[in-house]
Amino acid sequence: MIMSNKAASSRTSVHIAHQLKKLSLFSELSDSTISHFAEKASLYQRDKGTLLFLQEEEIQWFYVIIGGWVKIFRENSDSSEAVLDIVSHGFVLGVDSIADYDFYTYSAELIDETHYIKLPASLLKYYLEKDHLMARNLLAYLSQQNRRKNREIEHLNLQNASQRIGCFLLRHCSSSNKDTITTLRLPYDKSSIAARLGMQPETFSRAFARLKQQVDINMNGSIASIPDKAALENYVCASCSSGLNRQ
Amino acid sequence: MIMSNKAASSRTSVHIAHQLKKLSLFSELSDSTISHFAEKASLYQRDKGTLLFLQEEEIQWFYVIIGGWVKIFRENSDSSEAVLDIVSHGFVLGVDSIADYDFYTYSAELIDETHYIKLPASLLKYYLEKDHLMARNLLAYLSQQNRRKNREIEHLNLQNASQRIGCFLLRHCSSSNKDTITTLRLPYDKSSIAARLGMQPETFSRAFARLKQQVDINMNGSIASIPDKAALENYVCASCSSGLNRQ
DNA sequence: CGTTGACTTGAGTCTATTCAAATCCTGTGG
DNA sequence: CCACAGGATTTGAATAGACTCAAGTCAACG
Repeated sequence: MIMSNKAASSRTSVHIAHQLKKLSLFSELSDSTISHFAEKASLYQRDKGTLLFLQEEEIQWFYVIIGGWVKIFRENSDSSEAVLDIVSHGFVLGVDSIADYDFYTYSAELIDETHYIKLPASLLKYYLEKDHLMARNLLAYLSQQNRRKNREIEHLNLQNASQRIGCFLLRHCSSSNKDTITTLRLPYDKSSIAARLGMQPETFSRAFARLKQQVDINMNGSIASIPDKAALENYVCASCSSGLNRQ
Repeated sequence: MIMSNKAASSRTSVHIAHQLKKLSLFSELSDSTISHFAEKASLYQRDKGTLLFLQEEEIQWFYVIIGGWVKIFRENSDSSEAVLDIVSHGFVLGVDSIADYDFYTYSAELIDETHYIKLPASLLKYYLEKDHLMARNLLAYLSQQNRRKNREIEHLNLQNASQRIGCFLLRHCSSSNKDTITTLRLPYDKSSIAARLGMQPETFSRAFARLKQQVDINMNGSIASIPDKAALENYVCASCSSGLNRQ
C-alpha cells in the first residue's frame, strides 16, 4: 500500500478507525487504543483467489472483512478440502488461536473481490496483556464463534441439503425490516457455498431448485432476493433448536 | 453434600484443589486462588440420567468432569435432539458463554455414573475480571474448543461412519505409550455415541462392525481395547487435515 | 463465432435411514 | 443360581438422499 503523503495516510487511518469501532472486538476500547490499531493497519481490496494466509503458518496478521467473501478451509493429504465457513463483512479472521497457539489453524482465501483491513497480530497480543477490555472482547468473540460452530454441527446433523442452503441465506441477510424484501449478494462462485454446506455442487444445484420451489426466492445473477423471509425461516428452522435470533 | 465435620470438608477441599490444578483452565493460578475455588466447590458422583443443566437456563454453576461420561446436546421443537459432544475426564462444562451471555447454550446430561466437581460461575466471573491469568486461561480454553469444533465440522463433511467412530475412539484414548495395548471405557449407552457422531444406532452398529473388520479392535462389555493404535490412526486419518496430535 | 468455465440435468451407484424382526444383555425376582 | 422381562443392540430388506460421472445448457469473453 503506497501512500502519496502523510495526509492521505492519516485519512485512511481515520477511515480504518471508523470501521474498527463498529466491531464488538473493539467495543469500549479507548480512542487512543483504536487509533493505535488503525495506524498500524492497512486497507486492501483484492481479487478472488487471493490467499490471506495458510494453515500452519505463523500468525503475523489478523484480518477484518469490510465487504466481499472469504472462504475458511482446511486441506488434507489427499486433494480434498473441508470448507469450515464462508464469511463476509464484519467478520474477524485469524484471531482464533492468537491466545495460545501462534499458528493459523485454517487457511483463508478470497472467493470474490474483497475489501479488508490487515492488522498486526503482535499489537492484539500486546493489548491482550495490557488492556483487560481487549481480553474480555476477545473472550466474547470466541464464545460467539463457539456458539456459531455448535449451530453448524447441529445443522450438519439434522438439516437436509435444502434447509442448509436456506439457513446460509438467512444467516447472511442483514437483519432488516421484516416487511421489506430482503436482497443479498452471494459469492460469485456457488460451488464454494456447496462445499461450505458439506455437499457437492450438483447436490447444491438440485437442493436449491427444490428450495426455490418451496419458498419464494429470486436469483438475479449473484443477487438473491427474498420477498418473504418469514416463510424461509419457517422452512429452514423446522429442525433448529435455536430460533434465528438466539445465540 | 453433607459434611460430617470441618475436617472432612477440608479434606474434600484439598482433593478438589488437587483436581483443579491438573486443568489448563487453572494453570499458573496462585494457590490461594485455587483454594478459593476449591472451598466453594463440591464433589459429586451421580447416576446416568442426571441433568447438570438445561439450555436457556441462567448460568449458575460450571462443572469439571473427573470420570464418567456426559452428553452435551440441544433439543428442538420436534422431538429430536442434536448431540454436540460426549465428553469425559478433564472436560470443563458450562463456561462457553460465561463471558458474554449468562445462559447455557446447550444442555448436559450424564450418560453414565459420573464423578464431577460443581463450582459457582460467579467466582469464575469474579476472577475473570480480577486475575489476568484467569482470563488468559479461559481464552486458551475457548480457542481450543473452537479448534475442536472445527475438526468436528471437517469430520462430519469428509469422513464416513466407520472413520468417525474410529476417530471418536482415538480421541478418547489417553495418549499412552504407542507400543502397549490401549484400553478405554466407553459410555454404557452406545446409541448416544451414534447420535454424537451424527448417525442412527443401526448405522453405528454396522459401521462399527466394518471398522472392527478393518482394524483390530476388541470389545469386552463397554471396554474397548486397541492393540495397534497406529493402524487405527491410519484408517481414520486418511482424510484428516490434521494429524492426531495437531491442534 | 467459438471457447471457456460455471451451472444444470440425467442415470446409475452407494451410503445411510427407516421400519421390522431377531438376538443379546442385564438386572430382578424367585 | 437360574429364569425372565425389558431394554439395547444387531440384522435384514426396502427406501431415500446424496454422490459420481457424463453430457448438456448457458452466459461471458475474446
